Amino acid sequence: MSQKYAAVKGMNDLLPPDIAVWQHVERTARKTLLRYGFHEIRTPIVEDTALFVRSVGEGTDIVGKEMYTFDDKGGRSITLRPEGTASAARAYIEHAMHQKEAVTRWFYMGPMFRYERMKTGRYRQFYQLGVEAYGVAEPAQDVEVMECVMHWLQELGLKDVKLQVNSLGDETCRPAFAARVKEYFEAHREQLSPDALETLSKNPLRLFDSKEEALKPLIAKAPILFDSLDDASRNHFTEVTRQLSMLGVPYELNPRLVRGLDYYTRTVFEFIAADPVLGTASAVGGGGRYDNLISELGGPKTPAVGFAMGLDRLALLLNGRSDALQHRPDLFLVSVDAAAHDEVMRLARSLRHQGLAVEFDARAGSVKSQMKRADKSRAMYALVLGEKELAEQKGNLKPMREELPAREVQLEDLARVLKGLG
RNA sequence: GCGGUCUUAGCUCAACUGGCAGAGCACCGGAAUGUGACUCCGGGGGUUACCGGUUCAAGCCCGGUAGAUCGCCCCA
Repeated sequence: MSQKYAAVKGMNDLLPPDIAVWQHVERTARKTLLRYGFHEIRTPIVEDTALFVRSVGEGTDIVGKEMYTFDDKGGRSITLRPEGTASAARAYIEHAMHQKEAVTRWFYMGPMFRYERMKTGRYRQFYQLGVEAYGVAEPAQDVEVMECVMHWLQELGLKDVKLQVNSLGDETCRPAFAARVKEYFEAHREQLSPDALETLSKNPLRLFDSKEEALKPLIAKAPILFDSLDDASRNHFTEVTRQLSMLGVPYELNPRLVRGLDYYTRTVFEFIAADPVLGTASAVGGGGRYDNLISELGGPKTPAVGFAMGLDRLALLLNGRSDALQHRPDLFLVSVDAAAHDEVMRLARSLRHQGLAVEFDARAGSVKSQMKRADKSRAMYALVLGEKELAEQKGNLKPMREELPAREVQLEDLARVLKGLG
């Protein structure tokens, strides 16, 4: 099974019938997000490397070791986007959106790239759908964004996804808390693995995220961020949770929830699915508020909140439902001879123009082989055309999906009958 | 970046301690000649991931490479 060419490691082809689940996820997202007044944007897949370094953060793993970076022929360093928020923020600033409207609500979907070791639900080219809401500092915006995701997940029939929320505070209270956390873990250095020590020196809050069993008791006794929030951040967070409750959106407080990107302020949240098909990749999405990102990238001071969902992981969760989502042609036409095949082509063209999904086998061949093809196509009905049918202009419409008797129809009535039958 | 397991037909997998590489599914064709899916018969498909080594003989043993998969780090 030696192949001359294969897809690049960590990057996968998506083929039928699996693609049906993806289309379902995307279709449902577009429909739901539009109801909330979010509008789709498409940005380039590459950006200046500096944009990601600046926004995602110098000390993060993404920037430190996971970016696909290369020089183009003009000597510019460009990078395949590892996430979507930086590109959207750049577009927001570049197009001076703040001068055009007070509030901007965008969503995007598409491939992202990170050079990582693969495992279930994690690929080097993966797909995210993200939402960004700019211009609103009020907690209601955080809440609307979270509620919107829960709504979308519900439309997809994913009931077992939990929303976890936390507040990271902001630039006035977080540094002091980070220092307390560092101090706490420093005092227990001897219990830390080399990996953990590394994290401690780079970004102590991220220790909360560790999956090392040995660390768990230590994490459990660590200082709680909520106790260190200043009044503004505490009030913001309290209001976020009050409004979530008020709307009946189920959520859990997770005081250990931190996120891997540097730009988050105050509210952060994650969507967690317990389904074993995800392995240890239990987070299907996450997001938060990033009130400083736009100004850090050179734009005006603009509050913002957003999230990104991992579409690969949603697709994994929905794989069991692939069958019901497959396309079914309304009709498969079968010809007995050359004259009938001409009529099949004419009839197919006519019915397709009337909005019906109609297929036939361009190779013709035996009636039997065409019928097999009809079965494979998953068509609802098959119709065989031969000398008799052409002469009488009528034929037997045969149900393929269930055991029912065929029904005689005039060829000119086909479209009406098929639409009536559903 | 670190560690474990694995790689045989398009897919899922067989092949006793090294001894002629197989099955099911799928695909194609046929079974009174114009009706699928069920049944029966037949057919095409493989340098056993790749490179090298040991041996009279390697799918099987040894080394390397690539890929897949699981855990850690980290993340969607």
